[in-house]
Amino acid sequence: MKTHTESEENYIKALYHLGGEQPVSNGDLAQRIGAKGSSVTQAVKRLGQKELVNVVPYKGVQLTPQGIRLAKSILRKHRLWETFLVDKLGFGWDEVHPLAEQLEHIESEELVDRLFQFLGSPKHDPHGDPIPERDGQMPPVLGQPIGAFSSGAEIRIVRVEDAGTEFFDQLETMNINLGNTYEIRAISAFDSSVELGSSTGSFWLSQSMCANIYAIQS
Amino acid sequence: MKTHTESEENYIKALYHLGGEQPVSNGDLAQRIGAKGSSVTQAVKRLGQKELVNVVPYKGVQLTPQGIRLAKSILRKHRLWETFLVDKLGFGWDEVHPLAEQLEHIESEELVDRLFQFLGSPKHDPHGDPIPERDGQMPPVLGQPIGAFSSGAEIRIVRVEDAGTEFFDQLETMNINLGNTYEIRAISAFDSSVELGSSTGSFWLSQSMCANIYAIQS
DNA sequence: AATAATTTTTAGCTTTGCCTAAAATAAAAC
DNA sequence: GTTTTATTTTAGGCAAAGCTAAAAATTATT
Repeated sequence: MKTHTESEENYIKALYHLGGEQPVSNGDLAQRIGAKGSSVTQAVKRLGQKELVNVVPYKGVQLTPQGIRLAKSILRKHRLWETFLVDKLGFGWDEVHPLAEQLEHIESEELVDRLFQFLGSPKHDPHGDPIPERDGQMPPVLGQPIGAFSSGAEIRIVRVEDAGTEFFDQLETMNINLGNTYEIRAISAFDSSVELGSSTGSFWLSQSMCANIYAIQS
Repeated sequence: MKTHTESEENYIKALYHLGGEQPVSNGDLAQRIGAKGSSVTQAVKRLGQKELVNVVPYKGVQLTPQGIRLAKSILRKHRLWETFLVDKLGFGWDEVHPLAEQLEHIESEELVDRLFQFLGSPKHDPHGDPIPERDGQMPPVLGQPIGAFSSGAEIRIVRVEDAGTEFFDQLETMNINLGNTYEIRAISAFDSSVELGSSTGSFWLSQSMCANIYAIQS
């Protein structure tokens, strides 16, 4: 069981986020990590020696199967910890990300397994994002953006994009939560905003809010 | 809010463990940390510049009040996480230490406070060791070694020393747990071992076991 | 296709934190 | 009160990870 530095794990995570199994450019990676290109060149060289990525100079970096496995295990930990922080400790959606970024580096298979059980074997995290399973399988990515439904549809919120604190604040203010159900009352031909209705009344959601909120027909 | 490296925190912890507020020798510290003396010399120099310790070359290193505050906050985190691992995730006594050593470096006041609440504001960890409070106050260190009681006394186990895996295994085998109550039936004049009795029968405990198990009169 | 602009890599420097080997100091022994 | 032993510090190296500035390769423009 090889052990990796925090920095290494951050690169792997960034690589997975940006390209999945596809190659990623030095520049994009540098931007995501928040380091200079030269540092990234070095870093990926180290990762290459550990067989976690394939590097083609001047062309791009790509995760190996081993790298992908690692990426998923980090993501699994990240999302399980987020679930813990929200469900058990009562943190808000917007607060948990930086904490989970620290917790995801704790290494212990046993801990992850027990945490998973303790949380009730969740398939999705508090934002509705799928939590990779032990073996790397991914539960389905749920829902479509609210804008994709047509008038009259009955929908249930199942996922929200991580679109920054302001977005989460707005959700909070409007009292929009995962699991909430609404009816699509109207869709503006002018600005694509949507009118959602529930038993307690109705309200309009801007197009950019809608784009970051995912739902399924219910 | 200054932030410290993991290594720094480990030195602070070791210093507090070895000497409390008293000075500690380079050698002892090196042994505890598991590094060479030369590395320790450097490390404490760095800590000195951050005002966490006072260094007198060739004489020893001593925590400053600031250093003590930090040490206690790390210990608080360590013991809260141990409590979490045992009480909530069902880990055994002997398994939690290395995990807590990772978790204790997570930095977030808020997380610590919420964890504390979630665990029911515990005063002692699963081994019975006092958990420092937010403000640095220490709850009482409980109990006396079992060998200190006299025959006939009714006692309750309140704390066990961290004396290694084999010790914890032995406790497990003998089904000895915090909170258990016994009567001291006899004390051997030959080897100082002790006979403990309960409703389910009685058994003998070696002197070295007794020395690591703490109890109060009940 | 040749030059300009962008991206990536190389080269060399910094800090943290560890190491070994040698020098300096303190403590113990005679 | 020297001398021997043990401890601590200095000096010099190494790897991880970041940086800046300059060189090289790629891509875009004319």
